[in-house]
Amino acid sequence: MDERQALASFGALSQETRLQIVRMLVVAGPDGMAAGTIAEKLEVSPSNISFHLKELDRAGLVSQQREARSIIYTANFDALGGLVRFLMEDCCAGHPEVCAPAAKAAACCAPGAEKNQ
Amino acid sequence: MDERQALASFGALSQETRLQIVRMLVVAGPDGMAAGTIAEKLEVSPSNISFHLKELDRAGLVSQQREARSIIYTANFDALGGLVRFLMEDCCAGHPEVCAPAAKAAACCAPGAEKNQ
DNA sequence: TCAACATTTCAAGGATTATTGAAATATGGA
DNA sequence: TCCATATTTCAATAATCCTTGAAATGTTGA
Repeated sequence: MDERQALASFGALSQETRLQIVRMLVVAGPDGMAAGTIAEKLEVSPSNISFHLKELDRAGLVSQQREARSIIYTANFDALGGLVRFLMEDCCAGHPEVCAPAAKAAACCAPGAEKNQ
Repeated sequence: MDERQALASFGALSQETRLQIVRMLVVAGPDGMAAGTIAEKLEVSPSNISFHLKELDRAGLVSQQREARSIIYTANFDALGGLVRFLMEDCCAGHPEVCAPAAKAAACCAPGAEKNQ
């Protein structure tokens, strides 16, 4: 993840509908959701949801795949992980003691973690 | 961190100058940097850096404090940690297996970690 | 008090981004 | 083939955000 990608990702996540789409797709997991289903749940018009999905796609945060008449969108977990890492890498290098709490918060679902924080 | 705050944070980080400011302040650590120093390093005009610092402040990502003639800005590590956590909390609840790699990446400076990834 | 410094505020303009509805594309079934 | 479904594309408008330079604010030392 370079600065360019991070900027695109942050920009994509800075819009309410798009942030809700991403969170919904994260919860949906690898099965993803059809564009129409997303539009219905968020009560947004088809053309508007399409606009935002395209934006998320350009940022690399979602992937798409046609399945019969529907187009299924899934969250790109690698990209989200890369973004988290990007947010933290400078403080790793410079002041680990000061960002350790942030890292701990992020570790809530790391291998071995028992509880959500 | 609620959705409203997350949107403001992502919006704040989605602009090149502001992202660079935050990364610079993270590296600078608790000592922070004066507005003028930031402007100089990033080769941005005083009024422009002021505009972006205000935006970061509104999003809660930086704090400010006057010191003699200068105003010292510091990164708000709690807010950054909160943002990381916000990004991950849904996948903790739903699909931990799928976002574990992201959590692992974020753990690079957690207590006990030896190396930057 | 005055001058220099550090930063912010303000208004104007330019640039980017979001929303809308209508038309286009692609798919599957009768 | 024809129709209904699912989604995207397009053009126009509206809304938001960024940049600029000039003027204002607050601070320090002579």
